Amino acid sequence: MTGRNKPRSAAEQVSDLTAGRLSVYLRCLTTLDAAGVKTISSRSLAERFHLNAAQIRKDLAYFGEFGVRGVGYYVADLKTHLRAILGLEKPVRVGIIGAGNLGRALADYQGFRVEGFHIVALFDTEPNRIGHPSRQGVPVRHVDDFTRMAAAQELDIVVIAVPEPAAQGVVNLAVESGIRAILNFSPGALQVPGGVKLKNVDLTVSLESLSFFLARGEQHVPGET
Amino acid sequence: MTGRNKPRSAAEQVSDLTAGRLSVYLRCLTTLDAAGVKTISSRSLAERFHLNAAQIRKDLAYFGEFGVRGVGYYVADLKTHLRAILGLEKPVRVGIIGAGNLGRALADYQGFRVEGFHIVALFDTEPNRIGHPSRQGVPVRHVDDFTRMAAAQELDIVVIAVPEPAAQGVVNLAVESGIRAILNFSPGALQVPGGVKLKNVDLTVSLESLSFFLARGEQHVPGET
DNA sequence: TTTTGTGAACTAGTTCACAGCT
DNA sequence: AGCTGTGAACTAGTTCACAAAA
Repeated sequence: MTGRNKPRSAAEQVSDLTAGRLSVYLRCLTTLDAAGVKTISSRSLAERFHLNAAQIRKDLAYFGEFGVRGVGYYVADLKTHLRAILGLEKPVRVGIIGAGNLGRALADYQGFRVEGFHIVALFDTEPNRIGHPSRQGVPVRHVDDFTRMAAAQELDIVVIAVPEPAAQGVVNLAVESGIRAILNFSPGALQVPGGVKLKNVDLTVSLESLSFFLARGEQHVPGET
Repeated sequence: MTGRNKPRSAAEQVSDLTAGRLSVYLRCLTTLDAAGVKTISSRSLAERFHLNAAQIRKDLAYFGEFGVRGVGYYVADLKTHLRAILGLEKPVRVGIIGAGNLGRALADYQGFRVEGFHIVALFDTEPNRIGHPSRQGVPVRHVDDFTRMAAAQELDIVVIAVPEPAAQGVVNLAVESGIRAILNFSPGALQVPGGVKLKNVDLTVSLESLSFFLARGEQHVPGET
């Protein structure tokens, strides 16, 4: 029932797409849990949240047998498993480098706190930014402190919110300090060594993709859903 | 040489992945252009920016024959073509709904302006937010103004930066006003009718994917690149 | 009966490799 | 000689469909 039959070794590759969906499933389960739902089948989970039932089962099956045939999944139970799989059992400590508009907005975003992310600090080199905490009280420290804290394993993930020209240098610093997971908001491709996970959120690419769609689809196709 | 041999009809599906890469190619070409590079082969473009040469050629071939055999691509020429393909020939007008921290940070982000995006206004319903422009001077209007401006086709893309519970309502409003491209920063899945393009930037999913990677890869595999 | 977990089939996306043009 | 444009081969990702379990 608790299903820990076939846990894959960490060496086996699970795709990024699957990882992202696990996070989505966790959010769905949290919603269901709050609504008092006790068990859910992959089919009804898929119907409620516009997912694919077979894909949900396959994604989960990478990590064990969490379901009960004829019943489905116990919501609270699966939620616990997903939190463990996603490494959310203890707080995940996040540092944000770049205390400009974007860095401060991210630091104050309350959505992160919910799932156990702890924004430890913002980091910058500008003297007039240091010491002026964000509206929600996240402190702004000098990047030198970042190096020390990262080296002392006090940070799990670093968010890059500095202007493009500074980004690669900051990433190098983070990597040298032992950081192994980076979320990058600055445009352009950054280089990281193997064993370090880099995820990019490129706002210009997102907007230009939308613009591309508008430019292509100008004439509306009538027979479309 | 200018290559307009095989322009695909707008009905033909070009994948989102390809669209994103076109944006990346444009950025690369802008860099090369600024550096005074006149022509570039797909091979050297790939080497410089860590891309795949065949993929570059294939992506471009969807839209025409822009290259010259034995030479490569003329940088300025290809840049012009890409800007046209991405719909960036005239300014793209963007409205941001939600004038909180994130909305204001996005409004003031200077990277957008470069490639021809014009942030027309922020929109909100909170009376004490309306009329107080962002640091960079983007005005904050009432959402009623949004409805009017969108209906009058004064906005091309809308960015959603409101709290989760308000998001679907705001999207519905945008869609009813004739908006056909939406960039959503609020968590959770939103519903849009066919013919409307929705792109999600889900920060929680991004962070949890990184956490997943850390949780899996704890024991470092030595024989890895 | 219901629903999982999973091999098989299918679909999408990437990379190779080369004919043909400059 | 050098490089594009593209069919063919390959790889990754998704969906189907069903045997086995509760």
